[in-house]
Amino acid sequence: MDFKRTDYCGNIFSKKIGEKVTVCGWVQKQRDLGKLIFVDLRDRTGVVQLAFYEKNPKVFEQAFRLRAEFVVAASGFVCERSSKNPNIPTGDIEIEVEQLRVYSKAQTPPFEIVENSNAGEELRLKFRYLDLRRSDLSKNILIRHKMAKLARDYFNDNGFIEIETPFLIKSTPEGARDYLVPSRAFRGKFFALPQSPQLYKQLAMIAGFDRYMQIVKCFRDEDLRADRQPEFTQIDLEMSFVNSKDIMSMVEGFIVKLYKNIFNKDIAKPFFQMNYDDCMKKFGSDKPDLRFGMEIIHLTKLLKNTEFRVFSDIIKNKGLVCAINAKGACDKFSRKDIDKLSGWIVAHGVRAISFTKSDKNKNSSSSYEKFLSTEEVKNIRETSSFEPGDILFLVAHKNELTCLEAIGALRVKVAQIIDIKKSEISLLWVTNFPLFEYDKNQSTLIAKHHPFVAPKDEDLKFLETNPEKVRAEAFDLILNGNEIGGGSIRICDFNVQKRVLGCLGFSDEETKERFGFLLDAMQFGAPPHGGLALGFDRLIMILLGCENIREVIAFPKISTSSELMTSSPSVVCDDQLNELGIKLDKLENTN
RNA sequence: GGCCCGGUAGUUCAGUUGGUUAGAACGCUAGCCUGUCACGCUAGAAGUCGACGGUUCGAAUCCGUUCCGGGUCGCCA
Repeated sequence: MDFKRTDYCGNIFSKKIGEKVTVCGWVQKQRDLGKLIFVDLRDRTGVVQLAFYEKNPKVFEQAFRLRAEFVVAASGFVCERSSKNPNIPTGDIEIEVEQLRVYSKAQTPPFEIVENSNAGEELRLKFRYLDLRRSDLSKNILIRHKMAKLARDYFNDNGFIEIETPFLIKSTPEGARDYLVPSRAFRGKFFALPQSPQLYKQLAMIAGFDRYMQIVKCFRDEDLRADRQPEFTQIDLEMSFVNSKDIMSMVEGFIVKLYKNIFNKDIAKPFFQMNYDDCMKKFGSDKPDLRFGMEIIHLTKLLKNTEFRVFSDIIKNKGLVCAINAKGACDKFSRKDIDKLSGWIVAHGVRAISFTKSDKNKNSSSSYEKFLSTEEVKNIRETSSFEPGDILFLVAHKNELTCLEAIGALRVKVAQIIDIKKSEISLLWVTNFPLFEYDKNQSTLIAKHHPFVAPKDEDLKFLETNPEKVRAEAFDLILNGNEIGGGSIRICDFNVQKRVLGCLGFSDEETKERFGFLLDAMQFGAPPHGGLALGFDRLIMILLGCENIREVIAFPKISTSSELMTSSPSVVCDDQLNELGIKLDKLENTN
């Protein structure tokens, strides 16, 4: 008896009628009609119907005992169905089973293994291996594989070499929190897991590999979001003897290839570009979603002489008054909805939202117009093209950036609420980022991207005198309002690198301690180089229209950074800790 | 760390103003059924109402604490 598989379930079509096949898989469903039993058999390619008749009593008896998720192999002849099922690709045929082998029985699963499962996600995550049997999820993982393959092929074709970089590396505590790994050999010392292979790929350039790529896990010990996991995968690139344009063009080629191969969709190159300042001014975001308009309307100048204290105080403090006009959406926002939005925006640092709405019969109401002069009201309405049916939202704050970011967030929120008609794809490069920004306490400068990003040549002269003015040779790739990649030209001049690290407040000693190896390397002949990293999980998620990044990761973490299936992280035994020289404080939570 | 939402059979949910024995559907078990594919029919089993405490004659329901899950702000060079 030979049960060597000849075909996958989903690949048996009418041209195989009359052939003997062997399929292997999981029982999707057993339908017992008395003297005839049907079994849907599933593998990763799909489902095929097995038919069992009483004339073969031994096999019929086996089929009678089959239950969902049993693992079996079945051999038999492919037959045309007397009644076809147009809903599945293999619906024209069935396999009349002659021999059946049950490899393994299965308990009734805690939720039904079906498409569009309505089982709760917590349960599905606990039994992730069962959830992954569902095609909704497995098809994402299969596409993910296809995209990884495309990436390797594309970059290989363009002369890139895949180089593995270490996971146990030196901790350089900046930016995100590191995951730490204690060293047994050096008690009291720690490795960190990489937040990105940044320094190694730069060293690979200095080593002369010229073009590097890696599909690589990265780790950041920060809280999760719907589009963020603590361990995630980057498509990481670095190139020598190139400028920003070369890197962007290379990445555009990859994205175009992805759309072509996955969706058979043609995307135009080069992608649209917008500089950081314009992004902030027009959309209040460094990752604007350009699938819809609703540009920010700047009202500060119009109101510079206003007597309305709420606005005048802000304007005197060099703040901003901005608006967005939700055209024709007047009816979508009741007074209660607006109050709710107003409460929501507090989290973005702004006290409240002001509004003017006017229905189609020109009955208008406003939270602020009564405090303004007739002239000011008229000017605001004209500047914002306000018409009956519209609703205008105003946000004001004494801090320019806070105001812009708040109204930028409001713009996206309003678009969600009114379900604004969106074009399908918005790809753009955001360029000319500032090299530095102040941290939230306004006390020290920190690198907007990372400390190895090259300043624009023409701005080098401001490095010590007016560092905020220095723009970076850096660029982010934005897809539908999501950052999917960030890249830059790196500093390859030892002195410039030292100056930048100086701006960031590193003493010579600290610089040597933390990045000495990189600075040393720069003095042994560093080629001009730069690169980019694409957030692979997020890219797949957006391409496939998933709501949550967990849907494109086989074994994801939940929002507490733990994993439900294996219950990690977990406590470790005292011997392990002793060996590492680690003593724990009193545990508050030993779950 | 803050805020918001959720937790009732295996699953998804309903459960009125606090009031008799907590329901439905799917799934499961058993029986019948030769063309089903959301098979059909009949019968049946199945509950620590997340946990603990309180109010009450009486709590799934009200209050407090806590655990678990989701979202979000902070955070994410």
